Amino acid sequence: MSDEASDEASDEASGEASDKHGRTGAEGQLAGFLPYQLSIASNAVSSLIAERYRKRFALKIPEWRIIAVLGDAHSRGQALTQRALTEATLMDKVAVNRACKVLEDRALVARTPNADDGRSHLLELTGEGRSIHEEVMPLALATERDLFKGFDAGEQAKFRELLDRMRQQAARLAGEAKG
Amino acid sequence: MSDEASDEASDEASGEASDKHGRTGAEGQLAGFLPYQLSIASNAVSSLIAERYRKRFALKIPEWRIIAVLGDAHSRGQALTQRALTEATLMDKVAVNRACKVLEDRALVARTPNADDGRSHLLELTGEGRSIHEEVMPLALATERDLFKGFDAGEQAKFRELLDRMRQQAARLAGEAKG
DNA sequence: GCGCATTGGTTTCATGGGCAACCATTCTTT
DNA sequence: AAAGAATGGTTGCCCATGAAACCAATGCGC
Repeated sequence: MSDEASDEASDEASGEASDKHGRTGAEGQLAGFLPYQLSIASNAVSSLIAERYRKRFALKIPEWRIIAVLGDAHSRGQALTQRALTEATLMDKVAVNRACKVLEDRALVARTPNADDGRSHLLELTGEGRSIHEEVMPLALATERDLFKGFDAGEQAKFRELLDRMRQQAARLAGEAKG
Repeated sequence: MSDEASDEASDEASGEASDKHGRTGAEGQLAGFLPYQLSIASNAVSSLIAERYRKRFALKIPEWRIIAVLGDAHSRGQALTQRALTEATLMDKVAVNRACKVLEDRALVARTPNADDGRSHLLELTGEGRSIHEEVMPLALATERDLFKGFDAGEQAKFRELLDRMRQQAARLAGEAKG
């Protein structure tokens, strides 16, 4: 993943027909295949935000997600377990664990024993973690605005809606396959 | 990005404290963050098709993409170099190389020396490769139809259009950062 | 025709992310 | 209360993927 979107950038910016090699436009069915379109769009967007977070905060996407959720929980006076974090982020529990460990090492997240359940801990942002959160959320929102530049309000809403429906449909089909 | 859509699938299917939109209520801003929505939607779709191709043809997504492009080229009487394939698929040249090697080992793709340029080879589908192509494309189209179930024609077109605009916008922003 | 930069392709290395196995604790059943 | 199932978290292993280094062949400048 990372950042080879620059290639695409130069190719695509000129309008899809960078024809110095004598071939394009002939991209056949692949270019119009939805999973492909979805994948490259998602990739381009992920690369962009990964790059931005990395440059300014040395955060990877999983880590950023944890911060976003914990920051949100904090504003409600909550501390969360890793279990709750995996639910909220839809990430693998291993990914959550690793991200938390990194954040703990960087002292952005604090772990306190959970009185209710000896197996888990409660995680919350430290002061420093909160200040990162305060900085990072505006960047996220600005990036989202940048991405939506050229989309009117209706298109934004429709796009989110369609994405969500598509995700549910894919999940449903995957579920059917195995009963 | 492999195939753990089963987790999500079962989570969603069984309700799992999520309402019909898949939100658990405590998800704060993350759930509404576009790159996140895009990522999980793309993941779900990719997992689904990866699973289908794997089960029926033992093909991974990069390999399938190569077949799609080569099949398309073949119908125009063309054979392509790896360079052309990386352009057409937007994949990494290493990914293309590996996929081609696998397909060659399975005798689905044939490599012939390129008279015009001694560095590269011309790749095209073998007879067996074409027959796989004939089988695999309908599955792809059927999957696409399945995914779009519930989308009317206008929504389909709009979705594709918005995905493409989003991708171009992300590429443009990524380009700006270093251009 | 001889270097020098370039390009297609391949190999190697590092990294990320997932799954399965595992430990500790808690819940259930009796 | 003890045994077994289930759950939260952790570790280890493996595979997929991208970046960088590398080789071979080509094109360019002179």
